[in-house]
Amino acid sequence: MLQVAQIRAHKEAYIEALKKRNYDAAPVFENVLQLDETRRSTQTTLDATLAESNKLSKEIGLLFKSGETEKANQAKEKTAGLKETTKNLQEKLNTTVTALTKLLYEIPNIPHNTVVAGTSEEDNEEVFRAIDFPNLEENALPHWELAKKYDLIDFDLGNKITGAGFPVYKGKGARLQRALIAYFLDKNTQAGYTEYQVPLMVNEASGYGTGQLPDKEGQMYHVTEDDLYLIPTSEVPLTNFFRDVMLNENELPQKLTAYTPNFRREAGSYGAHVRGLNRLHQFDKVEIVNVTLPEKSYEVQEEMLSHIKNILKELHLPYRILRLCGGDLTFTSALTYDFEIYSAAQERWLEVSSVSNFETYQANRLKLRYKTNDGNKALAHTLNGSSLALPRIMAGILENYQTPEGIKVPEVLKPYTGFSIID
RNA sequence: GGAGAAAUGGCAGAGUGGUCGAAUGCACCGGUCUUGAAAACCGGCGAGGGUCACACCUCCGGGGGUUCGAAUCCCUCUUUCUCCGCCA
Repeated sequence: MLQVAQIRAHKEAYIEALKKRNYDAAPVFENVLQLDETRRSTQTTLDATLAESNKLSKEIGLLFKSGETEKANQAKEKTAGLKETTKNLQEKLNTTVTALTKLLYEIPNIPHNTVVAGTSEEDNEEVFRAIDFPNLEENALPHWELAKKYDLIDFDLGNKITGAGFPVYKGKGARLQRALIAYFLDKNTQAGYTEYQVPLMVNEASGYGTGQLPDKEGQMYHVTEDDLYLIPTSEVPLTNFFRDVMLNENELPQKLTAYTPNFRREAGSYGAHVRGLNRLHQFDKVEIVNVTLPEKSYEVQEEMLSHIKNILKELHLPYRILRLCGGDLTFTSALTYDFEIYSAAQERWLEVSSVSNFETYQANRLKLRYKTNDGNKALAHTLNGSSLALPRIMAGILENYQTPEGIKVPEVLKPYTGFSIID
């Protein structure tokens, strides 16, 4: 969330920037600043009342000690009024803080300078395109038909045992997916990321820490019995490692990677575009997370982009990079680049990665800070990106590598699959 | 799942109702001494709010309560340890 002090200092600039998200911040900011004013003045009055109580209590203690019981009991009577005042002020402070926090949670991050205004994905800017298009036969098949033809993925079986959006991978299909996961993790660790295996469920505090709650409440599966949430991405556990953490400047950057399944309810999204592997309730993803110095975060984001570009290049998949417009930007992000690969058989672009810089937005919620070398404290910047999302890469490989003889395995994956063609 | 014990500053570890934000040791920072380092000695050393700076307020796992006053008493939750049960 945004810092109140920053809102106060940059009010007009922030209002202007948030317009790119089609978000009218002016009335909300007024509310925030007023609540903050109330919060501070209430706190000051409360502090003074408490100071008075503390003083009296000490005096009473001393009186009892010196045997002046009479006087002590008289002094006791004076505290009744103070108690009442304290209680009222405390209640006022609590409701003010609750209201203020709730408001702050509802304000999205400030878009970066380079982000353009826009209302939908139509307004995203293409900033890079690598044309590596395959020469497909006339009768090229979409991946769901290829999956059936070569017995790689069983959607019906998933429907039976769980429901729509929970596919079962089989034989070479399962093996290809495992190969991709291992390959991605190897690429990430070679680039300096530390590999983790993390819990697939998180508590409520973690959901708030990275911003899934309260904004995307309905997108996560909630295990009510134990009040835990299935992770929608490993960003949630990984970034929450740093909740309430104070790092030293020389411990930055922190680079983490993890493979996990991800669970998303995707309520309300049905139809042709969610066919096959295009949109699932459970899917695999390898994620990279960076915690950096504020002055380094955009440089780090560029590094992340070239890292992912390199992977897609090795896989020879045609892809492009989009800089998301204000309207398409995630709630918590200041700047996001999406990677999309081209699915020749479906003739459409599929998002396979999203690389975001959250600046201090998550760090402020997380209380993720670092001590500078000269002893000051500051919020760190957090970033994350997919490297990469499995199903759509699977779809892209199946579709773009299909030949009359079968589906060829990309060269870099052969050491991982142990076979070179699916036929 | 059942029974019991515990949770205090970076770590270790005192503190069972009153001047305790908290002894002591280690670690850390500054100084004296030294050619330099070590040792020794002296001083400093948690976090958040607030202030120009002080003052002041809050925090002893989380939440609630008793009391004029709570690290200390009560309730509750979480976590850890020991024993029993179950188990990949």
